[in-house]
Amino acid sequence: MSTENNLSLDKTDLSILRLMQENSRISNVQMAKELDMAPSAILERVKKLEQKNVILQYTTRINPARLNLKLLAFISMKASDSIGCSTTALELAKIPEVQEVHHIAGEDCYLVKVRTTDSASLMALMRDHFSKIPNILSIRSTIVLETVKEQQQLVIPEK
Amino acid sequence: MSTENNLSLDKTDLSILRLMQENSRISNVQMAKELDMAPSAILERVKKLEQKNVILQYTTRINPARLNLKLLAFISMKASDSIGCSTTALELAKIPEVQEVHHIAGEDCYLVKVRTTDSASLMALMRDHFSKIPNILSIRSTIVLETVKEQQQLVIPEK
DNA sequence: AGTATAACAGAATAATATTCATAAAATTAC
DNA sequence: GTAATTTTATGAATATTATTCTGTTATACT
Repeated sequence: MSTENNLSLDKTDLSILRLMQENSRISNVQMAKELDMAPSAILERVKKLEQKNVILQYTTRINPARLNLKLLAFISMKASDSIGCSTTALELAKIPEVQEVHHIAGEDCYLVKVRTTDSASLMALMRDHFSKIPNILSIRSTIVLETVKEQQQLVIPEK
Repeated sequence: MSTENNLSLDKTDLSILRLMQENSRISNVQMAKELDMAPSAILERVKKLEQKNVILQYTTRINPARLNLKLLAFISMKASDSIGCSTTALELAKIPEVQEVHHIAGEDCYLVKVRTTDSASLMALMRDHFSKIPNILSIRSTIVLETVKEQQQLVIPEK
């Protein structure tokens, strides 16, 4: 017997992921045509990819400028967290304007990506939220002047 | 007469965006129920949001680890581009493993986010691609040890 | 080889997307 | 303010698609 979930992805899975990463609203019929399979087979695989946590979310990329989210910043911060357990990062992750929190190698402990309306709202965010988080020793923020590329698309191997 | 496309988003548009950002595969029927409207009206608005370039893409978030993409790095680089026109950034943007390219304020000119299989493949990428791009003066790469949060979701205002 | 398991195809059905004609609402012009 | 124009909405009809299910084939395991 084997209760273990099969974690390996075959060529077909990768093709499905490639198509859905490019357009999550593609129909099973369309994918079936491209992969020369039956729609029902595609559906079955997609559901498994969801269950296996390979597919995390179907999301919509929205133009930030159209929502008046004109400011993007990267913030490096040192924290006095005990090694391993990082409550600071978890606190930061709770803030909706915080898009990313990475624990990085080197002197600065965390790299945080934040998107807000403008610099005033960034300041407000720092005052109202960041300053309330204990253990933060220092902050250095870097403002993005222009974004040339921004996507999460992964490079999916052929096989 | 007014041929100009209306750029403003009303409360309903924002609600649709909120729902679709959370789940791009939500049906028009479901949205119609939640917003107390007819499915056909939802569809019409969605199409307009696509045309108006508010909606950029429907995409699928995939677990990077399941594709063996274990390495995430941020790379700061100085370039000798002439002010304004940045061919370096455009070259960087062409590389699939490069997820983000930002022109940042301060000493370092660009901040680049890269995802690869491992440190060896990052080195290969730098050797095969970065080094071929002219104008790059210096590079400083920062390896991510752990990602606590990573999403592109925008904070969509109520109104 | 034989059994168990997983993956697929194809048909039937359920649900959804899409179109369209019409009505209501909002906007604009005068 | 009112008429004309445009925008947005509804609801029904139709086209597509999703989903389920059954039987079959392929695969893995012993």
